Amino acid sequence: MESVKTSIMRKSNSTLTVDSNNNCSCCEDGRNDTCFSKHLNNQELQAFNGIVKHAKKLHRGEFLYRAGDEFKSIYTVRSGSLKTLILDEEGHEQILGFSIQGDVIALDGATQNVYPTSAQALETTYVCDIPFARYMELAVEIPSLYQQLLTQMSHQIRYEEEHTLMLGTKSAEQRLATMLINFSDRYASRGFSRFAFNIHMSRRDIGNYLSTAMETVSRLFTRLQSYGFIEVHGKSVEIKDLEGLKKFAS
Amino acid sequence: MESVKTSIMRKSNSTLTVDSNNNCSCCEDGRNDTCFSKHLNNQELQAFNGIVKHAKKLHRGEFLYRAGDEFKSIYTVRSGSLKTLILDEEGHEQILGFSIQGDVIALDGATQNVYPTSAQALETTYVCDIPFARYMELAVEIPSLYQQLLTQMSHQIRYEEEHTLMLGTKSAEQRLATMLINFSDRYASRGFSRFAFNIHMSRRDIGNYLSTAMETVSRLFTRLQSYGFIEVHGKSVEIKDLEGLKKFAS
DNA sequence: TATTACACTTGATATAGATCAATACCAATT
DNA sequence: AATTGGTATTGATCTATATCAAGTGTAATA
Repeated sequence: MESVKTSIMRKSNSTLTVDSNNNCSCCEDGRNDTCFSKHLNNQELQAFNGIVKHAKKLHRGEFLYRAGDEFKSIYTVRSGSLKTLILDEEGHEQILGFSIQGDVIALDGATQNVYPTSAQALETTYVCDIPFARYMELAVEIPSLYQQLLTQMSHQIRYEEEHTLMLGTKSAEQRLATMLINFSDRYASRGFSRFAFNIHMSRRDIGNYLSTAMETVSRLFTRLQSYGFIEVHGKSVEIKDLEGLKKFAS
Repeated sequence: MESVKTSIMRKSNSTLTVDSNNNCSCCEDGRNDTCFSKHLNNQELQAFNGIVKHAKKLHRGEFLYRAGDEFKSIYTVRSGSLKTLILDEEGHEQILGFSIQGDVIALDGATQNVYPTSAQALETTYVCDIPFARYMELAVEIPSLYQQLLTQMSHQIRYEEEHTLMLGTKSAEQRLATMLINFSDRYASRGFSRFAFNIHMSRRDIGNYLSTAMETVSRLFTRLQSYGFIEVHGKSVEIKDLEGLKKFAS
């Protein structure tokens, strides 16, 4: 069976161009309404793009930041994916989320001196680096940047709440189904296929994220497949019956 | 055995005075460094207090807001306690947190039209009502209000992350222990006893919050007591061995 | 002070999902 | 093509916690 890798990549991701306004290609095509530059006029956009370090590259496994590092920047994902994670006192890892193109990360560090959590690339990944102190300086002149930040932060709170809801109210197989539906929605909202995508995290990572054993994740994939909702081959996932999957997840 | 109710109440709670600056009594005594008014000068404080509706009263069981209501205000708790909760598609409740004096709630609704979650009083409770639109207008003139809001929101994100960490990495008895330690810390930081307090939520609520059955919560209280960490009688909790409890929780 | 209505506790049993163990797969390297 | 090392799958068994089922407080109301 063939990989769906190519079908989930848009041209803009691989080229990572910066246009005449110094605008990220991931933000210019109008698909991504989460990007910070979305609600700025041309002049403001110039100023904003002036402080952003575009296209910082990470290799698979590389950390963008680690808990305890000095907090300097927030980031938007241009392409690729990362996991965000937190460690407990004993060093046990808890994965908090998976970030893909358009997602903003490191907001939990804002107003603190150090990052409280870590972010690690799941594949070759490009991010925009937004130095926070300079962003806040600029926000004094461009109040919509404050607004944008507040919006991002309340979205982050909403995300965490939904995650808690999922962990607290759903069975393991419903949680996996829910995760797949979320992925599907998020890929779709960024212009990728809603029905076929590759997941770049391991079964162990998925299990950690869903509070389930790795072996259970494996079994649940098989089960969702046997129900006819999905087709899985390693990292490649195809959704065959989205409506059925949604019904099953709730 | 006698209730510890009186010992956890400070005078300022029951009187709910407003001083010459129109400042909440819960914020004026310097104990509560989370309150919005903390970093304002006198003039700014006047303006801020001008928009706040102080001392809105709620009875036990009463909702401060419900998911779906038009988003108008954020709130700080002056005295008493509330639970914040979210409902899933089927109407199953998931409790997201318990709020006590000094806590800010409804931040997840900021930048949205409606509250995404609900807040319900666990006992007679007083809150300050901060109309959000007016707060944002004022923030244009007093940028530290933006700062304050960002701080509150990143704290909220941190809180959710820690909750996820707890749910994902700890056993049920460790989760209960962790919750009690958190309560202890939070009461202490607000000038109440670290070692004796009343919890106003039901066993069912605790179970829901910790992702455990009500019956299990009951058994776990008994078990923590048999270990010598705590003493429980209904709603009253006394911590007999905080260090032991902390060790056990991790 | 009885009565009622819940909230809580305790016990017995069931089960979803964890853990342990073996095997299979897959991609990189020799 | 064979070897290696990680990753995933599958099976067998175990266990923490849920569920079901009585009872027992306990706090409000008549």
